[in-house]
Amino acid sequence: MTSEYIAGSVNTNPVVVRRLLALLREAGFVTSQPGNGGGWELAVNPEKLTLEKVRQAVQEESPFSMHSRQPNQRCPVGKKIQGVLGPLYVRAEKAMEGELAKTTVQSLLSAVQVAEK
Amino acid sequence: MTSEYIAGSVNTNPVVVRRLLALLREAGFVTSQPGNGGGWELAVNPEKLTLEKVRQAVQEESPFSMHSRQPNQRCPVGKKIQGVLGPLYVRAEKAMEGELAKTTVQSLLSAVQVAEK
DNA sequence: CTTATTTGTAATAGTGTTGGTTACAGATGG
DNA sequence: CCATCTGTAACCAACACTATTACAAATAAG
Repeated sequence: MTSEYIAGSVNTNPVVVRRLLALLREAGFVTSQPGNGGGWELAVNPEKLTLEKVRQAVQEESPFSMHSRQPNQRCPVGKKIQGVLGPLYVRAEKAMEGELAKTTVQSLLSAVQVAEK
Repeated sequence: MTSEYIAGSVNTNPVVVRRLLALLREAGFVTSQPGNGGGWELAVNPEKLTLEKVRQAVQEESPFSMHSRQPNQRCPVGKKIQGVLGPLYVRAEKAMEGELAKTTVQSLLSAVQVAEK
């Protein structure tokens, strides 16, 4: 499909679509073909492509992040809080990722098709 | 503690602290006292206060959200995708929340104190 | 009563991120 | 050679978030 076609479906601009798909291409999930008759194509088995993989490809930063400003190191809490929070963030993140890893692009497609009937 | 004291620890402006604490106060987790000798105080048992409760009080919007622009309803996928994605988002969110609910403010405090030794 | 202290809140400015848009070079097939 | 696509840079608008200033209102202490 072309980026313009997809943009029409998602209701946005073709360039926005290309930018996003470029990330998925870097991850090896889709391929693109310039020129006449070109466009974008899925490059992997949709049953193997989980939403977690897609998420990782599209947004590299983790959902949780530390404060932008360094806490005061002279405060007994500020001094240690990041070391305590870090592992917790990792666990919460993993829990979310585990759930997203359960769903594949294929299962999404099937769900859409069922809903369509 | 006063908002100015806390701001010194978190390395930010007192007003920022007050705005955040005001959300926690609305949730009933802390109380505030204006005037001389006033400040902020924890109002609940720190063993009962989970980070998930805090998260809910501080940021009401869910981590996942639908596209800002409505997908094209004439597209067979666009027409149904939100109904398919919705429940999935709920599951991923619940998984994350479940993890955050396992940690209490008290356990954070203990962890900080242990790390301090 | 006066003064110092502290919250409550509005107003404003700066900053960064995101999405949208335009523009155009380069690739490709007919 | 032309129509069609991608690739990408450049730019703007919208939005959110943080920080900051300013000041009214509450409160305790003297």
